[in-house]
Amino acid sequence: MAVGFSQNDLANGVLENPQKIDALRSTLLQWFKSNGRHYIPWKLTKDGTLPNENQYLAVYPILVAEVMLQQTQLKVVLPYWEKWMLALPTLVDLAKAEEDKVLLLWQGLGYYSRARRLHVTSRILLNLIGIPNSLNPANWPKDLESWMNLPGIGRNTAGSIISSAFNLPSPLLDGNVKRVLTRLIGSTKTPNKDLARLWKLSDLLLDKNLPRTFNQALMDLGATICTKYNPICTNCPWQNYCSAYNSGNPENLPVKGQKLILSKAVIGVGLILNKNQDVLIDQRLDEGSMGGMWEFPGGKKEKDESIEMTIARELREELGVEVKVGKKLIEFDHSYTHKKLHFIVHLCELISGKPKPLSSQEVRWVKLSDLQNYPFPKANSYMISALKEYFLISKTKMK
DNA sequence: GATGCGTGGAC
DNA sequence: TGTCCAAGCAT
Repeated sequence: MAVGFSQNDLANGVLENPQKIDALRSTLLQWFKSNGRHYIPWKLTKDGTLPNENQYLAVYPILVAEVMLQQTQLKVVLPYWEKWMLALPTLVDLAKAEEDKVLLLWQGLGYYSRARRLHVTSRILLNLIGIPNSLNPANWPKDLESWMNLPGIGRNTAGSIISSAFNLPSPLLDGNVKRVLTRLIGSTKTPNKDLARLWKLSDLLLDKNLPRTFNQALMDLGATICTKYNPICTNCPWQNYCSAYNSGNPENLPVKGQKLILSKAVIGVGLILNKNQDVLIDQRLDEGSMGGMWEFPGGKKEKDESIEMTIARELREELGVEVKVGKKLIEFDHSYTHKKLHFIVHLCELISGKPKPLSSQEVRWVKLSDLQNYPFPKANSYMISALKEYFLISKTKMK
């Protein structure tokens, strides 16, 4: 008797067989009791216990966590979330916070537009709920539509929030669930080209009586058993039902999407220092990559240009100043999702002109000891370290 | 519907 | 030193 599912099962209606659905639910929930990740702080009550079916959980901590978790692993998020909740413990605190403070708390997490959208979302929600009511989960919106209309909240995040906070029956489709379901049905389509079917399957399987627990169990299964590499099928509650396992090579699924090609460029950066040893920084435009973050001015090297020429030209174009390009401070590679950049960073001296934000929001002279109060993307943090190191050494030499 | 968006973990 | 991808969303 075949107990597994084939990739045509869903289309053929086999998965709608209530007995098979029940078997999948009960084996997963049973597994979850003793093997789930029961340590996730925003999934617990104030007493640190698992919530029962009738309990709401605090919404704001879940909202923050779910946005941080977009394209980011749980273990990376945990320390950021802890720090965030100490600095901005309530919705009101976030709504009232300065953007620099928000971005500083996000610094290092990447995809910085998430932080700015979450900030906007907090203000919309506060308007909706009102300050006296913002601490009571009962007063928050509970339907998928309302959540999805908020900036930075898509279907998955909205479903996660309302199933986690209110135990409402809304399915999920994150990276873990995509991998688990793709293997379960043995789909040979790359998950992101099969979203409609996977959403349907996630909804079909969801235990409507225990949505919070079921969704968490499904994600935990993906994160701890049905991993990308070396899945531990012998411990999997769905082993006997899994098409990928029955095929003998579960690791072969899901199939990869199109390989993405990184473009390469050399970036010249100028660290302009004045007589007080303040350094010039500028704030990136809100729209576009890493919007609202601060940086050191610079730009892409053209073909027939020396790096000194690049830096002088970029600083002329971006700040309207003439500089003398001095010694090289540091040089390094840094990769982004879609491009690989080689940064070459020189110290510079201002010759003429007053720096103006011609292609940024604002320019500012900052003491080295104050740089920590400005949110910088990762690449700039290497430059800051090198700069501080440099002045530490030159101070030592002067003694 | 394809593409752009940061950083770090795992292999 | 590279590749792939992670609790995705917006455009």
